[in-house]
Amino acid sequence: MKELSKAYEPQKYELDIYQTWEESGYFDPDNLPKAGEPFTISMPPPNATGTLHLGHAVMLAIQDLMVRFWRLKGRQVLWVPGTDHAAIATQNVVEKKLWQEEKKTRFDFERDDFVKQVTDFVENSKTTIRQQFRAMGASCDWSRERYTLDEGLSQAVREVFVKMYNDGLIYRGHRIVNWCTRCGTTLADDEVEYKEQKTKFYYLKYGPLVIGTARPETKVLDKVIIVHPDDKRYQKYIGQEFDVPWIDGTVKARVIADPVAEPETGTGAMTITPAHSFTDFELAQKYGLEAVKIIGPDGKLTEKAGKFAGLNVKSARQAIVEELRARGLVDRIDDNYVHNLSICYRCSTPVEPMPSEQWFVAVDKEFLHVSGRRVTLKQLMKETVADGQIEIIPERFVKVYHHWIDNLRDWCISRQIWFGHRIPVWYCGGIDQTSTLKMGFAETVIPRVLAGMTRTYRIHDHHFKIGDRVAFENSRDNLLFGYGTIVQVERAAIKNISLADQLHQTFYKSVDELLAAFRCHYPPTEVITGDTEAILYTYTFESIDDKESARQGCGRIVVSVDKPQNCPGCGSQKPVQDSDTLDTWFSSALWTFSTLGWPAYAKTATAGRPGPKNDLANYHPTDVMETGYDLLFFWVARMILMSTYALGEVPFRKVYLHGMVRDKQGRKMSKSLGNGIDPLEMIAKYGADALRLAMIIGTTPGNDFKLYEEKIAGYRNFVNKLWNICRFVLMSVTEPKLVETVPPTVTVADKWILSRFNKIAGLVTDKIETFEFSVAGEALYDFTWHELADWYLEVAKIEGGKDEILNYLLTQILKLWHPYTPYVTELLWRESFGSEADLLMIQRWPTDLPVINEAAEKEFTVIKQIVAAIRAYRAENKVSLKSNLSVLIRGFDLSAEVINLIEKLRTGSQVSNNSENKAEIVLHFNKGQLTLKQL
RNA sequence: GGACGGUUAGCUCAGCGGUAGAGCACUGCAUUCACAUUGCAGGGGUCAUAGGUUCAAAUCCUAUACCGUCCACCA
Repeated sequence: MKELSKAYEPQKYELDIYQTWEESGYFDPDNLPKAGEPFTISMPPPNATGTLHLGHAVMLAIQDLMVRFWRLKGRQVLWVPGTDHAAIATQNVVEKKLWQEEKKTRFDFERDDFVKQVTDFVENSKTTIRQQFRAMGASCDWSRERYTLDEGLSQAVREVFVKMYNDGLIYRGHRIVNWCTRCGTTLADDEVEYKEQKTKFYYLKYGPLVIGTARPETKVLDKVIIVHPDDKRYQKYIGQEFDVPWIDGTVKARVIADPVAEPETGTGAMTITPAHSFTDFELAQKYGLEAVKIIGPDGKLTEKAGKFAGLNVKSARQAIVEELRARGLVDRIDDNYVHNLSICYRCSTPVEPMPSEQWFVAVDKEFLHVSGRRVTLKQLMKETVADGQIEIIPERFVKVYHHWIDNLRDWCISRQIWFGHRIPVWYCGGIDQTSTLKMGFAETVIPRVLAGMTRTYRIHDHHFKIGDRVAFENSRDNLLFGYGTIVQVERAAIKNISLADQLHQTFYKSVDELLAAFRCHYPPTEVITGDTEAILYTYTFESIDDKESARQGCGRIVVSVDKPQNCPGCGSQKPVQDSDTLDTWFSSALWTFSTLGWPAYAKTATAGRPGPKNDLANYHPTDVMETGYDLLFFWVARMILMSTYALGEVPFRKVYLHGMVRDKQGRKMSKSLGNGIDPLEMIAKYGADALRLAMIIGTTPGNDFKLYEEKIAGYRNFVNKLWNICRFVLMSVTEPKLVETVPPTVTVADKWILSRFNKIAGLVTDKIETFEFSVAGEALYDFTWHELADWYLEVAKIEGGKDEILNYLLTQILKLWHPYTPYVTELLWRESFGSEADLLMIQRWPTDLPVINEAAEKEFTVIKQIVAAIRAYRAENKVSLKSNLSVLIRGFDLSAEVINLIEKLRTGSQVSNNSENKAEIVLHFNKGQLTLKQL
């Protein structure tokens, strides 16, 4: 006989159990015994910023449930963990920390040093996250852990980028983009959030018309008015030009008719600001208008704003409204205008639309797909879901998904932040001043250089070769004034220098004077005079007189997986990489296959062979993508895009979307509200199993759910119940043993419980397979507590001789619970069956199920009802158990054993069957229905 | 403006065509029997509102209200 402690204390065992699992090696599918078909889940990589929160806990609970279930079903299970570098989010966290601790911004550091700091920070959080994910009991394969900035994954990023570029799907364009002035970077359309805000709406006199705007500060240079072509009020102005007194003097304005102007909105007339509005930018393109940037990347007004230059948006608005008022141009102001303000999803700073040169992924452009068809990325994304290659659960998100794609615009993928994957694009030469070689020129020579005379001289030390990128520097004040690429190098003895060269004729009267000039420009050691052996090098270069256009060098750009040695256009050996990084979702979009060895093993991976090098063939497409519905667009859609594009296969077969965790008031958990529940605290208090149950039972896919401590405590009670069921079994049987075959039955109760077990096991299996985890869990919970514990164990105390059945039920029930509550079940398994039995996590899911016995079920139901009726009679009539009660049952034929059972099931009764003695209560049966009769 | 989800016992939620369900909370009883992180019994709901379909509606349809979310717009 074995005795467990009275209550389960999770804290005492969890770490040890996890360690046992991990050391067993079974998280790695290559080590699983008799492995069957693969089953794969790519774990959504948490941001490498912080700590475990309830969102992670939910995903881990659900995914671990599936993973453990399928492992018990004999599948070759791979669950790949990892972390996401989360570009902006992570950089922001580090920036915030640097500011708080040292009052420094990233611009106080060299780029590499700053990135190093972020990298160190990330290493730290990764360690934390690993431990926390273990605490949840996640049975993922840590030997295959990945990080989006790993070399392999970065290679995947570059590979896909280059492929897309070559397919014409990635392009660099000057377009209006969302700009966060705080983060100093662009944002994708879906990285912009909206917040309703009450603001002032200004009606301004603009020539003979009145226009409405919420943003007067952008209107400084507006000179085109749009009205609806059918708007009667403005018919007479269409096509006309006016001199309009405006913010900064008088502007020449004209009126254009276009149906975008809605007569009902505002005054029906609007001026357009091409540089700071998406719709206006489109209009400007349509009518060939210039887009002048009024607001700069720093959020301040540019020099184009005249006297308002340098003001930030807020003060500029005030100043400009003041100016308008002074000029008598304010018609009226509406104070109650509700404006939908766009803000950055990472830092909540208002987002400014502004034109900028960025990299985009074209979603509407046709290309030749690996399938041989000409398609667009949008079509690929849509068709895989429409034709059922990918199933989304719950189904209603299919519509949301399609609607999103229909509205999708080209995806802006470049970011002006430092932490992330550098865009694999190199420019000829380069603008990077630190890596550009300098050449000094006497001030007097500069005009000649700029005029296109492209020769200069340097003595003795041969610093430059063909293709070198050189910066022209004024040797007097050391200012750079231009760039050039050396295209020819000639070597000559110094004595051969003559003034025949036109350049020298102009500026120097003799060789001595020329040498004297050199002495001024270079350190003395570089100029050797009076020695006929001295060598002078003559360089010829292409001059580019403007710093900005110098950026493109000879004009060639190289898009390549590896850093190019030199420029294919001019041979420049100083290719300079684009300073931008990629949108973090670009790399996470590759997650399902970049983590499995693409592209390194894409060609050699072989299905059926073990080892990480074959993962791509064995485990892709993955089976299920389980994540929150908030990531449907950001991530799920983009994974579908990238996988179908790059591999020509779906990234996963099914998408299961869970809801968001909220507090008891239905609010989002947030740090500022202080309503967050710390999962680790809950684990410490109630155990990981209880937390897992609280997040799975009572929740439905795609719907938000509320989590609070009492709920977790409730499931802690259940886990303890399970513990005590096992404790009871171990105390009652002579020898605990693993029973896999259906045991023989003796009594009605035996037949009933095994029949019920069969049904529940079948239901649990079906429901887990169809992603109804809550339904399965609830049914199992009800069976375990209210049938097995409340009834069968009570019967067992009376009837006895049930070792085989109790051992069977224990063996099987632990398996059924394992996906939900891995810790307690694994521990009970070990406690019950000893160390000679292998781990519960790799047992076989119950397959040898007892027969369903409807008759026994019906009969036992009657027993339950009789017992309940007697107990109810006692409770209602306040008849204590101490006083005996006689019961007459009519209409049902009860055996002597059954009557004995009823009497002993805490009814304290003497039961008679079909007799006519002095019963205090009569239970009457009619067609199986029970009615209670009191005499 | 469009779409989606919710509205069921005091609270949190299942159920989605066939006599209202669970957990928690509440009330009464039990006092150590595997478990008080317990057991037994009980109270409590015209399933948001109004119409309709049906032999039968929480469940299907059509409106409405309120709560929430997403998308679009935003002069």
